[in-house]
Amino acid sequence: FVAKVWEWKEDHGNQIKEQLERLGASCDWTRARFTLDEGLSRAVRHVFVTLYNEGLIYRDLAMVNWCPRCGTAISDIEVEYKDTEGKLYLIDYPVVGDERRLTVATTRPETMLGDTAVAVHPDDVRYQSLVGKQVALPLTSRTIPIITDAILVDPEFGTGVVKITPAHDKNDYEAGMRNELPRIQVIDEAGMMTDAAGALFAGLDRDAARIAVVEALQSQGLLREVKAHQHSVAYCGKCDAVVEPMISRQWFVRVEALAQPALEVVRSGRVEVLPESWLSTYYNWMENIHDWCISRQLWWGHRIPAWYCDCGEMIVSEEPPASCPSCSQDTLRQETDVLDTWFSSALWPFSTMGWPEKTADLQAFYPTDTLITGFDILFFWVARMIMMGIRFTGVPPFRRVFLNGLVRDEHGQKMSKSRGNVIDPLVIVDEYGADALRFTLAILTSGRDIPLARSRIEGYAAFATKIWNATRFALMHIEQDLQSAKPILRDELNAVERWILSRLNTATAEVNRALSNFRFDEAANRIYQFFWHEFCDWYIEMSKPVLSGRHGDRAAQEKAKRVLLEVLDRSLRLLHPFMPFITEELWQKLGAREPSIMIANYPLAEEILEDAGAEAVIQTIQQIITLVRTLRLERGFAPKDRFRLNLTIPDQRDAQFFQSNAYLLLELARLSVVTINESVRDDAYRDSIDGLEIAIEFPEKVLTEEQVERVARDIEKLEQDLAATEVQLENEKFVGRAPAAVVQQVRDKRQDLMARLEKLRQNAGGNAS
RNA sequence: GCGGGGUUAGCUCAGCGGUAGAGCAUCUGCUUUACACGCAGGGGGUCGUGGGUUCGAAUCCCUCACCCCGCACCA
Repeated sequence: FVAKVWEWKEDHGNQIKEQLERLGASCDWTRARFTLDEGLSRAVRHVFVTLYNEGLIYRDLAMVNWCPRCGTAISDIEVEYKDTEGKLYLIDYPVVGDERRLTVATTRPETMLGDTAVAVHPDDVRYQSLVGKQVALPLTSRTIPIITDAILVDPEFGTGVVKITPAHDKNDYEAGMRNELPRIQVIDEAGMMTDAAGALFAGLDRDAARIAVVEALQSQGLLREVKAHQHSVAYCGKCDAVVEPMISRQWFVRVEALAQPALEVVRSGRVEVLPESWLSTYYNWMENIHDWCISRQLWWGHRIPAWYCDCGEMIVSEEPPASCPSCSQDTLRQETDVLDTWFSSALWPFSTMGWPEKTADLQAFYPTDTLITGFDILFFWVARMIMMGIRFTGVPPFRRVFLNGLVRDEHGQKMSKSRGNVIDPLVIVDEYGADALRFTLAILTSGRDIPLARSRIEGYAAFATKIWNATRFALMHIEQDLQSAKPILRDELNAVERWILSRLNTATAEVNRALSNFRFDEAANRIYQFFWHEFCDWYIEMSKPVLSGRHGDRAAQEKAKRVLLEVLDRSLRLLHPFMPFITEELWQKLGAREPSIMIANYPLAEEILEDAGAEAVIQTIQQIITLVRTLRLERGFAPKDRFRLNLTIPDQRDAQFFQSNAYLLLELARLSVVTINESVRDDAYRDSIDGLEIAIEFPEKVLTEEQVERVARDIEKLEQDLAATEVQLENEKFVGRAPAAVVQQVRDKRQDLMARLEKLRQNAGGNAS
């Protein structure tokens, strides 16, 4: 059996490794470790024995969560509680030597066979005369006492009478201890009724027993009522069977002493937990922590290093003892229980480094910087690593924990085979590429859920194609490669070039900031936005006239190539962590300076690249281009139709600038001619952008009603905006209390609105004649 | 019951005190020689409810409603 499990482990371990490799995880695979490797097993034994000797591990009889399907005890956090529609059975227990009957309520009638008392609240006047008497336990020959218990019984609930089954319920177990009640086990480890349940029921499984008990009670007229009842039922986290509370001898860790320092390092910030919203969850759990049941009745795992002797002696030791220290007998039996898998996982940060030896690896790699994992194993793994790390090395195993969300389907539903909404990463990699998947995951990690939608992956696969094509375009023009590229002298650059470098610089700063804040979504979004909508949509188009030689001289062309190369180089490096494969490929095509983009420097913002002036002026040009494009489409003109555009610019220097950059307007807005400060036809379309008067001479064309309405609507909208700004500026409180910059902003806005309105009104009434 | 998160465009989500954003979807036009996995342009939101703070609130505070996730309880 164990050999088969090893086979399974090989299969699945390899699958996981393949998934990681194909996603481009750049790990040192020679250091791959498994918790059952010998080195780690030694660490496990060492920790176990140490904690045992300190009294932090103990073996005792206790009420544990038992999974009858798995045949093992499980820990509290492996139990999943689900609200379940069940039934509440009201059963009459006849009082001995009395006409009366006590009615108890239960959701698990089969457990009544193991009742050893019924309890009422000590202050409950209804039952005071009965306390101390006995009831005849139906379906059995036993009589059990009527006792009082203030902790167990809520007189308000049900009939105020509680049946006590100390062997099969956690609260009843405790009540049984308080009142020194006997415990009768009526359900065994397999979920079958024991002989103690009586001849009628012994051998039935617990579900069949429930039906049989209810029928038997009914036939004796003792079943008073059955009502629908919603309550939470405990299920096994692994196999989904209903968990059976069971008294059993198990091994436990006394966690409280370990939890205190683990709380302290987080409270003091020595270990940072991100996002911060998880802090209170962590505190809440650690402050209310219960002993951890670590023994499992399974075949697979670290076998507990304890040996038993027939004489009753137990030896806990890292290595098998030769003989019993008490009676010298050498026929010792090792504990057959194995450890909870999370026990060895808790030691991972140092057990993988050769601990307890003080190895060089331990020195170099412990503690580590950041742990990134899913929030679902915060308690299972993260908290326990912190506890064990502090206890055994003196320092927490990492300085920061980043908890990422869990991948769901596109509607936020948990992926499951039965829902049929599982997305296999390898299938996605085959279909869309690892880069697209990684980018999508990065951009979606903003919250607790990662709603992975195919449409989303498709979109970012298109982005990868876009990057490919943009680089292809660059390579058509670039002869020089990255290795021999001359540095760019900023003074030689034109406005468009200074603009794109400034925009890239802003993006670079924002990406770096987002990454240091663990906002992978913001970082990915920012690169996407820059690369596609600024670099491709605008810069490449604006550089085409120069690159193709239609505008400017050879020197200008060379410069444009160098800028193109520079922007691509930086963009690819910025993108590399998100899309490692395509960026490596393209970077090499550009003539890499390093053997791999992986080891190239990650771009940092440089103040010298900032250029607010270039950004402002290019933005104005973009607005003019967009205006022309919009009007062209709305007025029903074809892309090939060309118009004359005139700009009225009072400032001499500005006029010169727009004159020399008129080619941008000409090409991108597809104009026939751009003039500055010349007269235009009376029927030209008028507007105003950033203080520039704009006039476009469309060919004579009768405007449709719709187009006339459009002009009217634009004017109406502007009038509303203007009215709103005026109200604001007339408000003395606003002008008095708002920051000066904000007030100025509104004043500028009013100015701009007034200028536009004046121009647009000239268009009103149609310009067809 | 305790704790946390959420409610923003058709869908999935950013934004968290100064004029509502993205991807996808949708509509219109386009063989503009990098890309139709594209280009250009557009439409679409009283930012869950009610109140408060503020010159100003999707953004801060309170109320309520609904949803999700932990934990505890459930005779």
